[in-house]
Amino acid sequence: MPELPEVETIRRDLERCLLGRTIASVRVLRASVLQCSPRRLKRALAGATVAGVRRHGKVLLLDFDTDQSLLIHLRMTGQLLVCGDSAERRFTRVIFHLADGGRLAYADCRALGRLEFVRSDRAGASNSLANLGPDALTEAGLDRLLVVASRRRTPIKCLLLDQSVLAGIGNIYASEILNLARLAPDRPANSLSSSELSALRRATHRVLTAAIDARGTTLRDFRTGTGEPGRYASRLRVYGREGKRCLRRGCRGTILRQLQRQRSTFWCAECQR
DNA sequence: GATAATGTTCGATC
DNA sequence: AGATCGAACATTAT
Repeated sequence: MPELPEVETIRRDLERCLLGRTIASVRVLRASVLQCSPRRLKRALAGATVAGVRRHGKVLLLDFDTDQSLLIHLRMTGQLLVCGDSAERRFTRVIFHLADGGRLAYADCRALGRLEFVRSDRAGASNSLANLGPDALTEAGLDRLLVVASRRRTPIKCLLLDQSVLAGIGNIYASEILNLARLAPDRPANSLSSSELSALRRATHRVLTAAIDARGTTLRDFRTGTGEPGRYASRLRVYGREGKRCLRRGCRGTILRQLQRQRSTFWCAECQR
């Protein structure tokens, strides 16, 4: 579920709630979400203090004072929740007990998410990060989007989802960005004019920052690091609105759903060309 | 019971 | 070499 705005929302919550706090013990309820053995995780984290919380694309990095970092990818249904000692949740897979009370819980209904240990100074070299392009919120990311788009004829929607081009955009925001930029999702990336490319650049930045301001999109599963839903769902212009009226002022179009690479794309054929 | 779901990865095939 | 596609992973809600 989580794309860049959701992961950034969680990052901010964890930074605020966990920085400087120490992990007392770790309980693993589902070892398959770990890339290392449960015992290595427990040994490495017992007594470790959180020294920083970073994000690259959809990947979260918890830095500890031990020169090790925990790399977390939430995939489809992962959640990270800072909570008190009570309230057991149904899909909790890993619990990090904090030395001063309370805990950080990793919950994941489908258990597709992954937690992985990396050395902090080599975080960028870990295989989970090495294949990622620059973060979609950075100038370098937006620059790279335009450069790669001009060279490839893959549909522009598919390019936006390609994490090796730029990291962070997922299926919801790809549709939203193309709607704001007024571009049809099946347009070959290298067919975009320079004015269309700058519209794409502006739309990417605007959609992501607006979604972060609203603390992410909750359709079903997403919760912030403190357990609240995000508020951006009510501002979605196309995603999940198949058959409904286009919201663009003066546009009489109807929102369509179309499959691209086995994933739904929502768009308005009237105002997106 | 079939279908779809905010994601990535692997292997096969151009 | 690079691009592209389908299947796989695991589980729930409709």
